Amino acid sequence: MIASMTPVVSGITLAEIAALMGDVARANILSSLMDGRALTASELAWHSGVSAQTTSGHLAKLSEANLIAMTKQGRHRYYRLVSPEVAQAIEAMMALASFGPKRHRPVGPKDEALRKARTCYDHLAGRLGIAIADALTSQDHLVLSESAGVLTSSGQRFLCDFGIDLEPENSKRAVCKTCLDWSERRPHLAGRLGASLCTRMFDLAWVERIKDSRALSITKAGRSGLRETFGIEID
Amino acid sequence: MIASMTPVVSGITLAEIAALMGDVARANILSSLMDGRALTASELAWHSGVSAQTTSGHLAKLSEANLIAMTKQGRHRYYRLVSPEVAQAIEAMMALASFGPKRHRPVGPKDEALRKARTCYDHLAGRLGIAIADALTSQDHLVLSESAGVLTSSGQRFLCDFGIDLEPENSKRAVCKTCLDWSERRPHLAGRLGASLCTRMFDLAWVERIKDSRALSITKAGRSGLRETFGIEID
DNA sequence: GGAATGTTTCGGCCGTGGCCGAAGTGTTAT
DNA sequence: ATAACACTTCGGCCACGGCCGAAACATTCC
Repeated sequence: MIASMTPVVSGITLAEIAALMGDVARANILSSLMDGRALTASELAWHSGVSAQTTSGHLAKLSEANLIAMTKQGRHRYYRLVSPEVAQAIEAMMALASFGPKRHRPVGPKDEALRKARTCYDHLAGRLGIAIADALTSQDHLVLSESAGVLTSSGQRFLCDFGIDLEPENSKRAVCKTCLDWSERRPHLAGRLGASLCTRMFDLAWVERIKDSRALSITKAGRSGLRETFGIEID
Repeated sequence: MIASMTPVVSGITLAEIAALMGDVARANILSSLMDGRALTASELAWHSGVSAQTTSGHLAKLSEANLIAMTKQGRHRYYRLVSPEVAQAIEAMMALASFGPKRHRPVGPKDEALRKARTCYDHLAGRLGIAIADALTSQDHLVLSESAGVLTSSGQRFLCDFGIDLEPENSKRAVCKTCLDWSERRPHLAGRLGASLCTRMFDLAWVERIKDSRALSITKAGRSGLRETFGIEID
């Protein structure tokens, strides 16, 4: 058995990235950025659970590895996830984490809010996200094959009526990606479509953020709008 | 600014999983299992680059977290990834890793072989995997929307002719998922479809494993078969 | 200007966790 | 039976990396 020479090259950098996410403070930072918003260093320090100095160090490492990006604004520095791909990788890890060994994690009321409706980077997730994806597919507006989707022409009209225009944007970003829902364990809508739906619901004030959380609350207007437009009811 | 009480709960277990992948030895272990085969503890020790005792410890941790599974066979113990989801999460991390800061990683000839054709858990990846996905879509056998796909009826016939039967299997596994190709940075075919294509190509001896690697070499028969059946040519 | 706030850098402490040698368990071979 | 092999457990060493206090740097406010 030959024993010299390093065997796998690609494993090394995999380990570097994973190790970066593998620290509790850094994982908290990344989790709190999962809703796509940009947060200041001190807000992140609060979320991470360690001091500002320590957080600063973590942020430097995450930036160095190109997982997060920073914009200066006055005396604040805003950090955000660098791309949807990063969010997707994190969500994929969370999906693995929630299974794990059989020991049940205690679930609090805060957790329940997250399961009901939340943002995942820039789109909707939780029961709300799933319900919307289901509604679009069952009305033949979308063909959704377990892990991705294609808009039908009726779907394009439907979205247009709903106030979403997917055409103009010249971005390279895909129209319809899917993302495995961490709590429901089924795919919800991501990509430009997912992001537009999310934005539109905020614009219509159908949903609003719950303070200091990725969780969303569905407003009275949202409840009736969702029923009338999508025919769905979130418990 | 309130400073007590632990903020994010979900981050904790995320960190645990990530930390597990964040050790070089363990990352090497996982990488070497990425082709879907089951390897013995000593083979994994060799791949991981550390002693057998240490490897044993790592394997215990990975098992505990339900990332890998073990089957006893005589005096050997075979370890394998526990599910395609695990493989997908790892591949997602690799995709992030390959970007990173601008410093180019030196690419050897071994790397080139991986880029050309390799297995990703139980399906094909690299230029070969991408070419097949492209061929199927451009011949209207598949609607592939950037991150997932649906087989058309002509696609079903095509696959049937090619010797693949997707019906009988009663597994819950999705027919057509996609997986972001680490080297090509575009989606290739996974799911039952991806797995069947891969198996069939091995059966036809169109591809064969390159020793001690996830890389595949394309045989003479494979070269002509791919040209005639799929109309593709891998450089 | 000086004070207040936001953020990073430096230095040193300390614990977690990876590592190996040695020894123990289980299986196959002769 | 004895030996060889495959793998795991135990014990102790050691270093990497996370943590904070103190201090420096940056920006805004008055």
